[in-house]
Amino acid sequence: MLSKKTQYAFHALIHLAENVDKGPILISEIAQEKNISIKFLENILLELKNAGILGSKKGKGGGYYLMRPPKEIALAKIIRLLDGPIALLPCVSLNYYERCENCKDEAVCGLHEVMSKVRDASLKLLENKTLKDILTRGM
Amino acid sequence: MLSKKTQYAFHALIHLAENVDKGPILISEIAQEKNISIKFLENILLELKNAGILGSKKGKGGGYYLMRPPKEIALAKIIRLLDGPIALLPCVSLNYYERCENCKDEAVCGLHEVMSKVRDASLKLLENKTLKDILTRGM
DNA sequence: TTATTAGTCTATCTTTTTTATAGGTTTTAT
DNA sequence: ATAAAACCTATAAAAAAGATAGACTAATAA
Repeated sequence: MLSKKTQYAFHALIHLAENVDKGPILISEIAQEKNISIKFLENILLELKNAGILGSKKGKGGGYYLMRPPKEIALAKIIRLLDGPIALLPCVSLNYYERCENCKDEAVCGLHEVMSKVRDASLKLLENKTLKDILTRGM
Repeated sequence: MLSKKTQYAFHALIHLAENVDKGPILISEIAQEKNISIKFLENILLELKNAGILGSKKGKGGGYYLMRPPKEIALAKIIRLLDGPIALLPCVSLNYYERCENCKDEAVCGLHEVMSKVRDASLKLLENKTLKDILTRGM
């Protein structure tokens, strides 16, 4: 399961994407609209900013905004940033690989093989689906 | 990511499946063979037994054994038992559903839609692949 | 130039989950 | 009877998740 952090991030990004034309959006507005603790959300948005996904403006009229169009922000990127690996096992992770300590040879491990397929199936969706694809339908 | 508990369970089940013809297998043998803490493994095997996946025999000549042939034990069942939901979000989980508290209407939530697809793609593999499919190749 | 607004930064705290261990109890074969 | 091996319950230690606090900095407007 994705952490609350990542779930909140998705909802916040959705709100930002649905309001791209309105300039910078307040943290407090997102928090209220999406029912998220404002202080927790603050940290999350900052992390997204430091990763280059969001930009921000301080002072009156300030807030957060997307650095790229929604269709260029893949869901996999957000998950990896805030939650780490998408794979179910460390030994099949592309970005956070760790050797399996319970099997003797990954090359002939059937678990490794099946979990690689699960990873590929998930990635096929998460790498190709973007913020644009998760906006509220009918808006 | 799957918890260590689930990872250990898979490796233990693989060992049991690869030795079905040898009668009950000792916890200590599995622990040693797979490099798992014996006491931790004890709890895991007990849980698998209480779920009807394993059987056991006490006393001398005792140990654990599979209750069904490896090809009848789906990977999804093990994961759900020890790790809970396979879905990435509570609101798209088939077995552990919880309403989303951050969006107003799941029916039009694009995140819900994409995550349902990810769940389906993973389940297609995890429900159909069994213990038999994860045995060490070439054995 | 001062007051206000709003993001930035760092630290801490609480709770929950995960991982692991300890030690006694029961069952069974010999 | 004895030894072997699973059973059971409790607890502890560590890590991660979730949340909060408060001082700081930058931008804007009056």
